[in-house]
Amino acid sequence: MKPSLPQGTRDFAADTLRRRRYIIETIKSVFELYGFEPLETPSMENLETLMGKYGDEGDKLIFKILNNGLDNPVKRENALLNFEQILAGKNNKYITERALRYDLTIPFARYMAMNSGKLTIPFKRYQIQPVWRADRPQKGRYREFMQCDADIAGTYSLISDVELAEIYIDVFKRLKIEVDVKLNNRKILFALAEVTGSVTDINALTIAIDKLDKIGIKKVKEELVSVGLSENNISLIEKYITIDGTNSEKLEKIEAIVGKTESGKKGIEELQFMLSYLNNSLSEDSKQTINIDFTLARGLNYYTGTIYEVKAKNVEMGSIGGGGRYDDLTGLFGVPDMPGVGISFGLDRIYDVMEELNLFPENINQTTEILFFNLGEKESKQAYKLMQEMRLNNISCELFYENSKLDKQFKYASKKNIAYGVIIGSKEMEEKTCVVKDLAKGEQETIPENELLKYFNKLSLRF
RNA sequence: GUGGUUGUAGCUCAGUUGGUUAGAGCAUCAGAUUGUGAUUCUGAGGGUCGUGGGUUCGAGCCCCAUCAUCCACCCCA
Repeated sequence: MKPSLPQGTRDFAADTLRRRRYIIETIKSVFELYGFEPLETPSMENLETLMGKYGDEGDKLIFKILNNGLDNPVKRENALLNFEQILAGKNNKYITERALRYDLTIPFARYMAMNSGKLTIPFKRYQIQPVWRADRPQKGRYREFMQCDADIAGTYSLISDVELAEIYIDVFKRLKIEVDVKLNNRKILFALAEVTGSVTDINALTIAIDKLDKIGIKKVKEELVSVGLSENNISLIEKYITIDGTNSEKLEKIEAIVGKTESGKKGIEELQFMLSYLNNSLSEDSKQTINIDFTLARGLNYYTGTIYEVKAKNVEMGSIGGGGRYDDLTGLFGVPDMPGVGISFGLDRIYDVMEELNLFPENINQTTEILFFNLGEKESKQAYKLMQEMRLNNISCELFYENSKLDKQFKYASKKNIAYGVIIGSKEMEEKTCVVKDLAKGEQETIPENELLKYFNKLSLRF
């Protein structure tokens, strides 16, 4: 058979992997700086844990796992019967009862619900693991991709919302990616739905609004008409989505539209709170990256307060991060009163952005430091002994396995980006010396073999 | 789920209105080169042209199907 990969999945070779790890390490170190603890959950969850949490579209994109043992002849009749339900678009636990995780937030909520008694509240966890979605792949979209989440559960304090915004700024500053961190509050969107009398179909409203920068105001209005909104309400919505100015100007202007409703008032207060903290602590530069955007909606229907979305500047790419506050996440699992707020980094898209903008540091592909050349049986034995001495002292090195022509060994070294070559031939064996060659400069010197370690220790001080 | 793009050597791609034995560059291997490389020169290997059907005297090229790919929409990281 011809080997191939499932659609939307990838192998990662050394170069790619080192770069991915660089991003992950950066994110991880910032998470830990803010006091988050690591968590990992299984790749698969019970299907019923996931179903209904991501909306109708989301449910369709969950990868389901076929039950084992369906070929058992005793169960044949039953399996055939139950399969009818699958064909009708319904889930059936006799056919499939497990699924690959779709995101990290719901597994986290499940974990919280199962362990709420044992955990120190507020509980701050981070989780960096792959997730799977049965989407059609395209630019910046994969079927298996890595999410890096940080959530704070068990507090209504908006300081936690502020911290998460800071984490976004902090991480992307370290990665040298220029970004736009968009903020909004679901309560303001609820208020708009209330004021315009579209409470029953808040989803249609937010979806239409969310498309503004993509399809333009005219098309958005057309969509609103088709949803059945009146002329008056549409012009109100138009006023809403065209609000501009600085962040504080935007908050003033929104007051006139939704300020009279309870929900609107609360949403504005919350955003004001966050801005006051952020304006107090952020540098002038960083303040520019925070942008209130009332058209930001976000699809996941469990968000209730703050919502975040991060987009990279100077590059065509979907959002590279998103999140929000959910005031009742574990309620679905029988544990009430557990508020939380979380963010997610999309590693794969961050990688694509950095690749496109050439933002990876040069020295990221560090590898073996020394290659010991193989010049024969006796010589390689001596080289091997010296090499082990280097390895005991944490110097990364390799011995070329075959006694091949020197140019082949040199080529191997340059391909692997190895900094130094150590050459021990019959002459050196006799003299108890070795030749150390700086492969980048092409310069070499002969030193006594018992001083080799000292030589490299001295060199490593330069790095 | 809907629409489109592309599929030829390990990689990047040429291939004329359908016509002899399907090409190039890079990479690989061997030699010139004996213990000092990334230059040069010479040579070699490597392809059922994504797969399966069809039209034709004849198909890499035309038709149908299918798979894969990338992109857009939907939705999303």
